Amino acid sequence: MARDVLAEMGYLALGSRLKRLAERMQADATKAFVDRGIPVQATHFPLLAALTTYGPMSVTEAVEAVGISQPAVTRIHNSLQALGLTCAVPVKGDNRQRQIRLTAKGEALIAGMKHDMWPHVRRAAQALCDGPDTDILSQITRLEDSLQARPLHLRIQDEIAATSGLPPL
Amino acid sequence: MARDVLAEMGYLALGSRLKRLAERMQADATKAFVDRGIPVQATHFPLLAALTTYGPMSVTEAVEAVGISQPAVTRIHNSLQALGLTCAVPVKGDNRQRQIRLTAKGEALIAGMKHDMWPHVRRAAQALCDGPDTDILSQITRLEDSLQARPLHLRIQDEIAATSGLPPL
DNA sequence: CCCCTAAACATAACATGTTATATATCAAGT
DNA sequence: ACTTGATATATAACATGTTATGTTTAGGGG
Repeated sequence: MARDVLAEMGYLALGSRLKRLAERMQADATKAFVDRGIPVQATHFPLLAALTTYGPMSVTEAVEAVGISQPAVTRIHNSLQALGLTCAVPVKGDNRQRQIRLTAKGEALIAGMKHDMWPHVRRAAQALCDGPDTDILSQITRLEDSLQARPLHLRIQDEIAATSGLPPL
Repeated sequence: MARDVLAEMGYLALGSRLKRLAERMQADATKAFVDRGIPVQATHFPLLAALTTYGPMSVTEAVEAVGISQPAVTRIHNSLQALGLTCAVPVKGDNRQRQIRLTAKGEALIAGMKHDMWPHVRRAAQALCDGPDTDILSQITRLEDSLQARPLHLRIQDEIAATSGLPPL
């Protein structure tokens, strides 16, 4: 970036900058998954994480756990369903609700990612955030600079390469 | 939030959390502008800021300054044009380029915002970020908690109320 | 001067979020 | 049992980002 307006505006552009940073990180993370043949978008991750952590849940519960709108949850679930990773089962005693749950295939995929990917992603993100700064704008600047120097998905690859054979985090 | 998966996943969900936080801040900021009758979306801000800071520029230059895709710049410019805030003028010597520039109305709007809004927004954002934490996850958590307690647009109102009559930042 | 490649911008197609609204079911009161 | 209001989910309409591609203009060899 020759000159970067958002950086120059300081706190005034904090939201815009956070958004730009977040989109970049998610795009990079998706690359890392694609590279390893995992058919999951960054956007799918929050719902999958919720299902893994909390077990099966209704759409409304998922909305609360994930913090996005109900139509977004429905759509993400539809995508996951199309991939065969989740399914919806009726709730006994209330025909309005549908419980979202992982399929066996979904469970297996998550189990694999939990072992082969997540520790590396976590470490890469943590290392990316490592630094001396305390001011959040400085931290954002440092994150952006670091990503410029080496995108997140390559950092994830590095982690995978560095720790193969070692126990996960 | 009763339980929040993204928070519980720590660094693993850093991108998702940053995105959620950024979207919230931008939505709140837009509310603050709407409240004061300013017809500018949060999404328009980066281009307007670039035009104000750097002066008229071509689409390509705007892409570099703002850090979003070229079609996005074109679309934002179209919106601003429809509002009468910007216009496109041919570039002498190169008919491929179109220079984006603020209209008189656009200049006036920005001048007003620079005086009446930006200092307050900046102060609200800065205060929002104020805190003891050094770890970026802690900072995000604190930002989310603070926004939960009082959304950004109300904080901006507070700043406006608190400093009316005082010199801008 | 013509042709070819590259550049600048516009447009198309798609992804994915939001709010608003429709539909189906429950639950409660009469 | 029947209305009525609330709840759970689905769908529609829209916003706004992206990548891929089309169109026009520049500019540099043959």
